[in-house]
Amino acid sequence: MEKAEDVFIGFINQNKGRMTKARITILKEIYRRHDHFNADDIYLELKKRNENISRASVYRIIPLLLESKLIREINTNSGTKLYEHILGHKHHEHMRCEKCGELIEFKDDIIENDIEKLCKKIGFTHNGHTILINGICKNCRNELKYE
Amino acid sequence: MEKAEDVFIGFINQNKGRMTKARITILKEIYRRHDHFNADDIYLELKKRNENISRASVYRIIPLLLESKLIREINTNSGTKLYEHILGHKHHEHMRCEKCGELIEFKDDIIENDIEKLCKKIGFTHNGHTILINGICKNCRNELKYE
DNA sequence: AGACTAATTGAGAATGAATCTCAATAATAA
DNA sequence: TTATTATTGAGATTCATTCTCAATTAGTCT
Repeated sequence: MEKAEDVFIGFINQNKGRMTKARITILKEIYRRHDHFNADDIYLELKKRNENISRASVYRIIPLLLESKLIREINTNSGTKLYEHILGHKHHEHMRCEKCGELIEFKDDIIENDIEKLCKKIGFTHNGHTILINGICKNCRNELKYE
Repeated sequence: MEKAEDVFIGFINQNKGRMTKARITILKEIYRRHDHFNADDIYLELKKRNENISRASVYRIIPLLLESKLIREINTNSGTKLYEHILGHKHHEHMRCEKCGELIEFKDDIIENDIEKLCKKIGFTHNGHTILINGICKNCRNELKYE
């Protein structure tokens, strides 16, 4: 978390911005939790704790955190944009079970490598990627068998 | 296109649905074009051609086409959901240039294989996936050099 | 062909996420 | 401490998508 704050302060300074209560509070909340969240999750949680941060600020600050690579967006095709924080977590991708809706994290170095290779080959500067695999998770598949 | 209609008719029949003007018209429009479209693109194009199809119908019929695997959704994190038709196109994924915004199609059998293998290994029934690689395309990268 | 009935449609209202506006506030520089 | 200017909060606004419901129409049964 220390590190995340430093990164953010560096980013803000570089862009001649100001470090405000809203920015620190939101960053801290995002690094306090270890789930997949959307903007409103953050707003509501801070509201519950009587931090006075407006919804607009949450929506304004999330793009800053994306740009400074402190969070990333997960492509889920769901109604709202989902994010997760990056520092302290190994890079991973997601599978979504079409039955129970769960987002399962997975990591596969082979795929990661292949993507890097491909980008190099075709001259595309790689800044990140998201993979979403859709299907049925092991649990749900087993349940289906006995229905 | 013949094929797409047959698939759709099969799907509709299986689900005890009815083949209507709206459904055929939308399917035809989607297979007439070979781009990445959103719901409103289809609605507006049909409106321009004086086909009387409501926006609601477009939004209702797209999920049917997804379910029957005649179209698929592309994860782009853009404001609207983007789709492309499937039949007659090889399976591919997308890169998006963060500078010019272009969606570049690519195909990589190695990655596809890796994903299949991974799913098998962990017992996840694979029903499809989307990959989005973000970065800077070759053209934009070259331009940047001389700015 | 005509009648039945249930799925589907069109029009517009409703929803909900995300963005915008603008006066008030607060962080930095002087 | 004051001045300057970025940022915020509150609520209005936008825009994609979904919902509602009466009217229509496809498929079925005589």
